[in-house]
Amino acid sequence: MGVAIRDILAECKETVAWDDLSGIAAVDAHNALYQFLSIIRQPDGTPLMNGAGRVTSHLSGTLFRTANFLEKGIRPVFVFDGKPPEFKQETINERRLVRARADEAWKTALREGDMEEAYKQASASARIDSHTIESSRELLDLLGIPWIQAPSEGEAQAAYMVQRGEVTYAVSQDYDSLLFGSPVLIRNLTVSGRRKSRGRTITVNPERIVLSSLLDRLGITREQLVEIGILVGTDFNPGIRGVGGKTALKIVRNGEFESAIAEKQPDFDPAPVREFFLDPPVTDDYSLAWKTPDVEGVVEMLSGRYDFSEERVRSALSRVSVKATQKTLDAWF
DNA sequence: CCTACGGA
DNA sequence: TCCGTAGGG
Repeated sequence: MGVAIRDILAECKETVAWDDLSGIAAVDAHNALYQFLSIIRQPDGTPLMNGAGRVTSHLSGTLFRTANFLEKGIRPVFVFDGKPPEFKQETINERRLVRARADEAWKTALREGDMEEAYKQASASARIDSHTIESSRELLDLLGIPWIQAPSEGEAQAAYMVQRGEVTYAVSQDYDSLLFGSPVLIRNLTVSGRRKSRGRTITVNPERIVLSSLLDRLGITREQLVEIGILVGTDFNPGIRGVGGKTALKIVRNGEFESAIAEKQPDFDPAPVREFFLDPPVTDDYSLAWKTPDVEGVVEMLSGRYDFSEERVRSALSRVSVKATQKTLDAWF
């Protein structure tokens, strides 16, 4: 869920300093890995790969971002998606099609020597596969970072953990965790604070959205926020054509959600989607434990099998190790 | 995305 | 110390 709801959330976000972010972060793993795979590429769109042709972009991203988090007093837990609900299938199919088209367009752009277009299409063709997931989990294990298998949507599980107070905030670029009820969402949690946008490099700051403030500000309940999401469209339903954030806000404030759906999409029953956001499948079956990284294990994996520079890997790990050790000591005192 | 490095 | 750029695997 993207642009449409962003409009009405624009005034509900605050930029936040890294110093105010120490705590435990539930990272939307799918979202982070996808970002790494789309963006960490050469100018012609080729992702980073080892000599055997295995993609390594996500491993690079995970290693360095994790090192940065720990260095800044943030302990991450990565939350992986489980089985999607059946009403997500249409979105999944559509995305697969978009990626396949982008893959073709990437090849075409390469043939025509248009590198900017090649990079753009390559980004859009990025896809998470079993290697992405398995190698990321292996790296996290070696780094001593916990990860959780959500029964369904990772963002729902993350929201649940923040609600329970075990986690300080959810980290994602998507807004879904707010609909799932996460009390706090942090976006743009990147170190460089820079991002390429339409060819330009712009500065982005970490941004915090507090659910209760958002609801106060807009004068709505979480149920109504979910209704807004459904009206503008989510991963689980297409939304009503022509209804953006502002209109949706007006509709739910007037209590006209049901009638708007009945009028514009009579064949669509919003109840399962609403129920899914308000009471999603989550699990208590996990433990949060951060361990000292297995330095030699990480070097064996990344340098031995994925051709990372050992010097770079050890340098990143030295930052992690120090912090992890300090945390262990802190726990004792 | 990230690090590293050189110049202002 | 900040910024732009090259390169990572």
